[in-house]
Amino acid sequence: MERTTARRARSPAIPAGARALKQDRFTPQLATLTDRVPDGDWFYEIKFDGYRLLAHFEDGRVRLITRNGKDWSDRFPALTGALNALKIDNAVLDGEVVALMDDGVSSFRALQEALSEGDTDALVYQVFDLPALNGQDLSEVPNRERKATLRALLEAAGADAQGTVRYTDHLEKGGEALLERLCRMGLEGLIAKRADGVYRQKRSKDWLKVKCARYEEFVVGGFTDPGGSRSGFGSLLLGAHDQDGKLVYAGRVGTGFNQRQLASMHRELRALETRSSPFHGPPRGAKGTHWVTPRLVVEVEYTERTRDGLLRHPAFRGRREDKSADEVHWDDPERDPDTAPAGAVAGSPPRRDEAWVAGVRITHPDRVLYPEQGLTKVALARYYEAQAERILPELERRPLALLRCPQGLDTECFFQRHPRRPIPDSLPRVRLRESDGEAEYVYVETAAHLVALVQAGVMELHPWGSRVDRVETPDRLVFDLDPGPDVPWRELVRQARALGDTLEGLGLTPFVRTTGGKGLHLVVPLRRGTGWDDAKAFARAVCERRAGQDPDRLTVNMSKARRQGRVFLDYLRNGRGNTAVASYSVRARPGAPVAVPLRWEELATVGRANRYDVNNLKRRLAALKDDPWADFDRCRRGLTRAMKRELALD
DNA sequence: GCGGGAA
DNA sequence: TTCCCGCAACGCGAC
DNA sequence: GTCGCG
Repeated sequence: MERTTARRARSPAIPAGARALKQDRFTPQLATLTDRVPDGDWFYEIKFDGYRLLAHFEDGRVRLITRNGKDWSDRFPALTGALNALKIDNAVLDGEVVALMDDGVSSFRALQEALSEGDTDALVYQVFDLPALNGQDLSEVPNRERKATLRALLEAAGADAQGTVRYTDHLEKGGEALLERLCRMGLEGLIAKRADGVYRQKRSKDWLKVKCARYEEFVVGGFTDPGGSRSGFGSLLLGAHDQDGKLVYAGRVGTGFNQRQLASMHRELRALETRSSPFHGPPRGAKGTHWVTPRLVVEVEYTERTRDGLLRHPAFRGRREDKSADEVHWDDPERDPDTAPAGAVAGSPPRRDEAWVAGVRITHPDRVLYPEQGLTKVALARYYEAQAERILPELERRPLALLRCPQGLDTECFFQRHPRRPIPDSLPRVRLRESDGEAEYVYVETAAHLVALVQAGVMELHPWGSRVDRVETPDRLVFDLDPGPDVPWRELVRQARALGDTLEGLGLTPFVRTTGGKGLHLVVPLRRGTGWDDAKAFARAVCERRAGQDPDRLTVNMSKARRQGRVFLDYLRNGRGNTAVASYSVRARPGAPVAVPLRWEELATVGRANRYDVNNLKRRLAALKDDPWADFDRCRRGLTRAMKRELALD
């Protein structure tokens, strides 16, 4: 190759201590997590949040190798190109690929997005070590010399401070101050390296990482009374289980809550209150301390542990609905992603790939569930949180069937009646008789429960027609009007009104909603008292009467052929165990449509059953003066003997 | 979304 | 240790 | 008994 001679001349001198290179692969040296910035003969570097990559140059050509030895050159074409353009022939560079934000902060999230979109041009390779150069193994050369050589190499090779390949500078003193500054900037922390340390291809204490903050789960074992204008409680007393299963006190957290969380957690904690401390050993209960059965799990951010093992600068981050109290262990290694097994990814693996909604952790927040409008999982969680106030009155304490699509609309969805693993234990359940013994059903009571379902991949919510306290007596009927192909909207509306008139003629008050699909629901509030069989027989009789009055346009027959040009009146939503989609539930259909309660007058103007969706519902609700179903509870009636006689059911 | 068995 | 697979409802009415 | 349906 013609270029090599010119290049070699520019390479820096090989420092003393180098040996002949005997290996063609290096494993990156790893840092040990610590909570103190070491003092003495150390270098302090910024801890970049990206992918660790070793750049192997052989005869001027580079290969990018991950921590696990995979060749990722093709994943970073721009970086590979930039490295190949450098005047380096034979060397091994060690560094981190990062996505630098405008403010210089590196974002793992941004890096992942760049990778998944194949848009890796803007990434920067922060090089901080040089384990080999020109056939010489520099492992035994002190870090100080390696970095000086690296700096000279990059400079001579034409890598400048604004380019794709950058030398990672360090400070030789003032580590503590640096850490503080980095943390204020929102960076992860720093790496301290022994100035005279050799390059070890494994985790060692010559490299230390000091993080700005740590996140960990704790069990709530008590709370204190609020002071001043504070509502709910003052602080939570936290603990974690040690190896013997004893709950060890870990300190308290008194900040990071919003009003809603203060109120709802206080309510839950009071229900868990006990007379004696659940903790093994301290703390002693001062005045105003309440003990609780350790069940609630919270995630807390803190800077470090004090000498006594208590949390320093703790702040509440959210609930962990997905974890049960006995899973929370002291220093749970799973919680530190840097010591947890890394996947195929080099460097510090993701940690920010999660979001918090209503105090519930959302994994894969950016997963697109509805490709058409790019609606993500976290957006869906926020939708259910925002609409909880409207959804819960209908949904509360009803056994649920769930339509789950964990990977989004485009992949397999499935119904689930019996909660299994991904439905967290924190959601309330009820055991119900079933044809074959008994089975468990989940229900919801709070916004956090709704969001926890989204986290489990739930899209549609289909409640029973009864509540768990009296599960054998429905408190509503649902009539599903399903238009066959070629049935125009105005015909569907006409039939809905006609069925509504029939129900009113019987002394009942029907309410109407779009289903988000093709059809409409008429929902009739009942005073509880009638059993399932009678309710269903009643609904069937009503539908059959209507179908008898207009047989060319209505059918109660499920078979497809009978539906052509007709509206199918489905009374089968009214049997025990049958469900109908809930108001304000999103549907797993293109466009993220929502089932929406309407006033009867609106029926003609909405024009179609999927008129409202997650995005445009807000506008409708803002324009609405009153809840169209505000009178629902006041209109409850029992199914009377007279009604049944009217339908010839007696 | 996740655990278990296979590789 | 990592990968991949399987799994996650039910009952009615039509035929 | 099996299929289709929501």
